[in-house]
Amino acid sequence: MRTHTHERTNRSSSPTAAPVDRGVYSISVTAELSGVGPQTLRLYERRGLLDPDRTGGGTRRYSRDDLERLRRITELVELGVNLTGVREILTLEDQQSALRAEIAQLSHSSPGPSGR
Amino acid sequence: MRTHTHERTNRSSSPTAAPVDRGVYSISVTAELSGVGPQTLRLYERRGLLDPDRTGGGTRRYSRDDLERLRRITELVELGVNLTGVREILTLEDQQSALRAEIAQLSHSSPGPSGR
DNA sequence: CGTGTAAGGAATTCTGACACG
DNA sequence: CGTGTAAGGAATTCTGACACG
Repeated sequence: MRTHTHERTNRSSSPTAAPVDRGVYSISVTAELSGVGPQTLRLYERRGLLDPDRTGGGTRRYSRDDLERLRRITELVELGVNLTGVREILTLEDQQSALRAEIAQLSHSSPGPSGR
Repeated sequence: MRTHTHERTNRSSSPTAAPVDRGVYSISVTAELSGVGPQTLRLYERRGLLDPDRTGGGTRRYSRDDLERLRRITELVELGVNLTGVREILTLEDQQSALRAEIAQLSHSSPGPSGR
Protein backbone atom coordinates (compact mmCIF):
# COMPACT_ATOMS: atom_id res chain seq x y z
CA MET A 1 0.00 0.00 0.00
CA ARG A 2 1.60 3.25 -1.06
CA THR A 3 0.36 6.68 -0.22
CA HIS A 4 1.13 9.06 -2.99
CA THR A 5 -0.35 12.12 -1.44
CA HIS A 6 2.05 14.86 -2.40
CA GLU A 7 0.57 18.27 -2.23
CA ARG A 8 -3.15 18.65 -2.32
CA THR A 9 -3.20 16.89 0.96
CA ASN A 10 -5.08 17.04 4.15
CA ARG A 11 -2.60 18.40 6.61
CA SER A 12 -5.51 20.25 8.02
CA SER A 13 -6.71 18.48 11.14
CA SER A 14 -6.58 14.70 11.60
CA PRO A 15 -3.16 13.16 10.91
CA THR A 16 -4.29 9.53 10.71
CA ALA A 17 -7.17 8.20 8.61
CA ALA A 18 -8.53 11.00 6.50
CA PRO A 19 -12.30 11.13 6.24
CA VAL A 20 -11.66 14.26 4.26
CA ASP A 21 -11.19 12.05 1.20
CA ARG A 22 -14.35 13.22 -0.47
CA GLY A 23 -15.41 11.74 -3.78
CA VAL A 24 -14.48 14.09 -6.58
CA TYR A 25 -14.20 12.07 -9.78
CA SER A 26 -17.19 11.40 -11.99
CA ILE A 27 -17.71 7.92 -13.33
CA SER A 28 -16.36 8.89 -16.75
CA VAL A 29 -13.21 10.46 -15.30
CA THR A 30 -12.71 7.47 -13.04
CA ALA A 31 -13.10 5.17 -16.02
CA GLU A 32 -10.48 7.15 -17.93
CA LEU A 33 -8.05 7.29 -15.01
CA SER A 34 -8.39 3.61 -14.22
CA GLY A 35 -9.06 2.16 -17.65
CA VAL A 36 -12.05 0.30 -16.29
CA GLY A 37 -15.16 1.42 -18.17
CA PRO A 38 -18.31 2.91 -16.67
CA GLN A 39 -20.51 -0.16 -16.91
CA THR A 40 -17.88 -2.22 -15.19
CA LEU A 41 -17.60 0.36 -12.42
CA ARG A 42 -21.33 0.11 -11.86
CA LEU A 43 -21.10 -3.65 -11.84
CA TYR A 44 -18.31 -3.53 -9.23
CA GLU A 45 -20.54 -1.40 -7.09
CA ARG A 46 -23.48 -3.78 -7.35
CA ARG A 47 -21.16 -6.61 -6.34
CA GLY A 48 -20.09 -4.72 -3.26
CA LEU A 49 -16.51 -3.97 -4.28
CA LEU A 50 -16.87 -0.21 -4.30
CA ASP A 51 -19.22 2.23 -2.66
CA PRO A 52 -18.58 5.70 -4.06
CA ASP A 53 -20.26 8.77 -2.66
CA ARG A 54 -23.35 10.16 -4.38
CA THR A 55 -24.33 13.71 -5.02
CA GLY A 56 -27.77 14.87 -4.03
CA GLY A 57 -28.85 14.06 -7.57
CA GLY A 58 -27.55 10.50 -7.30
CA THR A 59 -24.42 10.94 -9.42
CA ARG A 60 -21.47 8.81 -8.32
CA ARG A 61 -18.41 10.57 -6.95
CA TYR A 62 -15.27 8.45 -6.63
CA SER A 63 -12.62 9.38 -4.07
CA ARG A 64 -8.85 8.90 -4.20
CA ASP A 65 -9.39 6.01 -1.84
CA ASP A 66 -11.88 4.47 -4.24
CA LEU A 67 -9.29 4.76 -7.01
CA GLU A 68 -6.68 2.98 -4.92
CA ARG A 69 -9.15 0.26 -4.09
CA LEU A 70 -10.05 0.03 -7.76
CA ARG A 71 -6.39 -0.48 -8.63
CA ARG A 72 -6.26 -3.39 -6.24
CA ILE A 73 -9.46 -4.81 -7.74
CA THR A 74 -7.99 -4.65 -11.24
CA GLU A 75 -4.86 -6.37 -9.99
CA LEU A 76 -6.83 -9.23 -8.51
CA VAL A 77 -9.09 -9.58 -11.52
CA GLU A 78 -6.07 -9.73 -13.83
CA LEU A 79 -4.69 -12.38 -11.55
CA GLY A 80 -7.81 -14.39 -12.31
CA VAL A 81 -9.88 -13.86 -9.17
CA ASN A 82 -13.61 -13.46 -9.83
CA LEU A 83 -15.63 -10.66 -8.32
CA THR A 84 -16.97 -12.64 -5.39
CA GLY A 85 -13.42 -13.56 -4.50
CA VAL A 86 -12.24 -9.98 -4.84
CA ARG A 87 -14.87 -8.86 -2.38
CA GLU A 88 -13.78 -11.42 0.20
CA ILE A 89 -10.12 -10.57 -0.32
CA LEU A 90 -10.65 -6.86 0.10
CA THR A 91 -12.50 -7.51 3.34
CA LEU A 92 -9.67 -9.71 4.60
CA GLU A 93 -7.05 -7.16 3.61
CA ASP A 94 -8.94 -4.43 5.41
CA GLN A 95 -8.98 -6.62 8.50
CA GLN A 96 -5.28 -7.32 8.09
CA SER A 97 -4.26 -3.71 8.04
CA ALA A 98 -6.31 -3.24 11.21
CA LEU A 99 -4.49 -6.15 12.84
CA ARG A 100 -1.10 -4.81 11.77
CA ALA A 101 -1.98 -1.44 13.19
CA GLU A 102 -2.89 -3.09 16.46
CA ILE A 103 0.43 -4.94 16.53
CA ALA A 104 2.33 -1.75 15.80
CA GLN A 105 0.62 -0.11 18.73
CA LEU A 106 1.24 -3.02 21.07
CA SER A 107 4.87 -3.15 19.97
CA HIS A 108 5.28 0.42 21.06
CA SER A 109 5.26 -0.56 24.71
CA SER A 110 7.16 -3.84 24.37
CA PRO A 111 9.17 -4.38 21.15
CA GLY A 112 8.46 -7.90 20.00
CA PRO A 113 10.77 -10.35 18.19
CA SER A 114 10.11 -8.70 14.82
CA GLY A 115 7.82 -11.26 13.23
CA ARG A 116 8.06 -12.00 9.47
CA MET B 1 -25.53 -33.32 3.44
CA ARG B 2 -23.11 -31.81 5.89
CA THR B 3 -21.46 -33.70 8.67
CA HIS B 4 -21.26 -31.67 11.81
CA THR B 5 -18.60 -33.49 13.73
CA HIS B 6 -18.69 -31.78 17.06
CA GLU B 7 -16.19 -34.21 18.52
CA ARG B 8 -13.17 -31.96 18.29
CA THR B 9 -10.85 -34.61 19.72
CA ASN B 10 -7.49 -32.95 19.85
CA ARG B 11 -6.43 -33.28 23.43
CA SER B 12 -3.23 -35.14 22.63
CA SER B 13 -0.05 -33.28 23.51
CA SER B 14 0.50 -29.90 21.89
CA PRO B 15 -2.44 -27.56 22.34
CA THR B 16 -1.74 -25.40 19.28
CA ALA B 17 -0.77 -26.55 15.79
CA ALA B 18 -0.07 -30.27 15.74
CA PRO B 19 2.66 -31.31 13.31
CA VAL B 20 1.72 -34.84 14.23
CA ASP B 21 -1.16 -34.51 11.79
CA ARG B 22 0.10 -37.06 9.31
CA GLY B 23 -1.85 -37.76 6.14
CA VAL B 24 -3.92 -40.87 6.56
CA TYR B 25 -6.87 -40.70 4.19
CA SER B 26 -6.65 -41.94 0.62
CA ILE B 27 -8.09 -39.82 -2.14
CA SER B 28 -11.20 -42.00 -2.37
CA VAL B 29 -11.85 -41.83 1.37
CA THR B 30 -11.26 -38.10 1.36
CA ALA B 31 -13.69 -37.74 -1.52
CA GLU B 32 -16.31 -39.69 0.39
CA LEU B 33 -15.75 -37.79 3.64
CA SER B 34 -15.84 -34.41 1.96
CA GLY B 35 -18.23 -35.04 -0.91
CA VAL B 36 -15.69 -33.56 -3.30
CA GLY B 37 -14.78 -36.17 -5.89
CA PRO B 38 -11.28 -37.43 -6.67
CA GLN B 39 -10.72 -35.52 -9.90
CA THR B 40 -11.69 -32.30 -8.21
CA LEU B 41 -9.29 -33.02 -5.35
CA ARG B 42 -6.49 -33.44 -7.87
CA LEU B 43 -7.51 -30.22 -9.56
CA TYR B 44 -7.44 -28.37 -6.25
CA GLU B 45 -3.94 -29.63 -5.71
CA ARG B 46 -2.74 -28.47 -9.12
CA ARG B 47 -4.21 -25.06 -8.39
CA GLY B 48 -2.26 -24.87 -5.16
CA LEU B 49 -5.18 -25.15 -2.74
CA LEU B 50 -4.07 -28.37 -1.13
CA ASP B 51 -0.77 -30.19 -0.79
CA PRO B 52 -1.40 -33.62 0.70
CA ASP B 53 1.43 -35.91 1.73
CA ARG B 54 2.56 -38.65 -0.65
CA THR B 55 3.57 -42.19 0.11
CA GLY B 56 6.83 -43.51 -1.31
CA GLY B 57 4.80 -44.81 -4.22
CA GLY B 58 3.30 -41.38 -4.90
CA THR B 59 -0.17 -42.04 -3.50
CA ARG B 60 -1.82 -39.01 -1.92
CA ARG B 61 -2.45 -39.05 1.82
CA TYR B 62 -4.78 -36.39 3.18
CA SER B 63 -4.47 -35.26 6.79
CA ARG B 64 -7.15 -34.01 9.16
CA ASP B 65 -5.76 -30.57 8.52
CA ASP B 66 -6.21 -31.05 4.78
CA LEU B 67 -9.82 -32.03 5.41
CA GLU B 68 -10.43 -28.90 7.43
CA ARG B 69 -8.85 -26.80 4.72
CA LEU B 70 -10.98 -28.63 2.17
CA ARG B 71 -14.11 -27.77 4.10
CA ARG B 72 -13.14 -24.12 3.93
CA ILE B 73 -12.47 -24.44 0.20
CA THR B 74 -15.90 -25.94 -0.37
CA GLU B 75 -17.46 -23.15 1.64
CA LEU B 76 -15.77 -20.49 -0.48
CA VAL B 77 -16.55 -22.23 -3.76
CA GLU B 78 -20.21 -22.53 -2.78
CA LEU B 79 -20.10 -18.85 -1.97
CA GLY B 80 -19.08 -18.29 -5.59
CA VAL B 81 -15.34 -17.68 -5.27
CA ASN B 82 -13.30 -19.22 -8.07
CA LEU B 83 -10.21 -21.30 -7.40
CA THR B 84 -7.70 -18.53 -7.93
CA GLY B 85 -9.60 -16.47 -5.39
CA VAL B 86 -9.78 -19.36 -2.94
CA ARG B 87 -6.01 -19.71 -3.07
CA GLU B 88 -5.48 -16.02 -2.28
CA ILE B 89 -8.05 -16.13 0.51
CA LEU B 90 -6.51 -19.16 2.17
CA THR B 91 -3.12 -17.46 2.09
CA LEU B 92 -4.58 -14.33 3.65
CA GLU B 93 -6.40 -16.32 6.31
CA ASP B 94 -3.22 -18.17 7.19
CA GLN B 95 -1.46 -14.82 7.57
CA GLN B 96 -4.34 -13.55 9.69
CA SER B 97 -4.16 -16.37 12.18
CA ALA B 98 -0.42 -15.68 12.48
CA LEU B 99 -1.12 -12.01 13.14
CA ARG B 100 -3.78 -12.85 15.70
CA ALA B 101 -1.36 -15.18 17.44
CA GLU B 102 1.18 -12.41 17.56
CA ILE B 103 -1.35 -10.04 19.07
CA ALA B 104 -2.35 -12.61 21.65
CA GLN B 105 1.27 -12.94 22.68
CA LEU B 106 1.87 -9.22 22.82
CA SER B 107 -1.30 -8.76 24.83
CA HIS B 108 0.09 -11.11 27.44
CA SER B 109 2.46 -8.44 28.68
CA SER B 110 0.15 -5.47 28.22
CA PRO B 111 -3.57 -6.18 27.87
CA GLY B 112 -4.95 -4.05 25.05
CA PRO B 113 -8.38 -2.38 24.81
CA SER B 114 -10.03 -5.53 23.46
CA GLY B 115 -10.18 -4.77 19.77
CA ARG B 116 -12.80 -6.15 17.32
C1' DC C 1 -23.26 13.98 -19.36
C1' DG C 2 -25.89 10.67 -16.07
C1' DT C 3 -29.21 6.43 -14.88
C1' DG C 4 -30.62 1.48 -15.63
C1' DT C 5 -31.45 -3.29 -18.00
C1' DA C 6 -31.35 -7.34 -21.59
C1' DA C 7 -28.28 -9.88 -25.33
C1' DG C 8 -24.22 -12.32 -26.74
C1' DG C 9 -19.01 -13.70 -27.17
C1' DA C 10 -15.04 -15.44 -24.40
C1' DA C 11 -13.24 -17.79 -20.61
C1' DT C 12 -13.75 -20.81 -16.49
C1' DT C 13 -15.17 -24.73 -13.60
C1' DC C 14 -16.28 -29.28 -13.17
C1' DT C 15 -17.51 -34.00 -14.45
C1' DG C 16 -17.41 -38.57 -16.84
C1' DA C 17 -14.44 -41.18 -19.79
C1' DC C 18 -10.30 -42.80 -21.45
C1' DA C 19 -5.50 -45.16 -20.99
C1' DC C 20 -2.30 -46.96 -17.94
C1' DG C 21 0.30 -49.12 -13.34
C1' DC D 1 -7.24 -49.25 -6.02
C1' DG D 2 -4.00 -45.44 -7.92
C1' DT D 3 -1.94 -42.09 -11.81
C1' DG D 4 -2.70 -38.65 -15.65
C1' DT D 5 -4.98 -36.04 -19.76
C1' DA D 6 -8.54 -34.38 -23.47
C1' DA D 7 -13.82 -33.39 -24.42
C1' DG D 8 -18.08 -31.09 -23.45
C1' DG D 9 -22.15 -28.90 -20.64
C1' DA D 10 -23.22 -25.17 -17.30
C1' DA D 11 -22.25 -20.88 -15.30
C1' DT D 12 -19.70 -16.44 -15.10
C1' DT D 13 -17.62 -12.05 -16.61
C1' DC D 14 -17.68 -8.29 -19.45
C1' DT D 15 -18.90 -5.27 -23.29
C1' DG D 16 -21.75 -2.60 -26.67
C1' DA D 17 -26.45 -1.23 -27.31
C1' DC D 18 -30.76 0.28 -25.97
C1' DA D 19 -34.17 3.59 -23.48
C1' DC D 20 -34.52 7.35 -20.57
C1' DG D 21 -33.47 12.07 -17.55
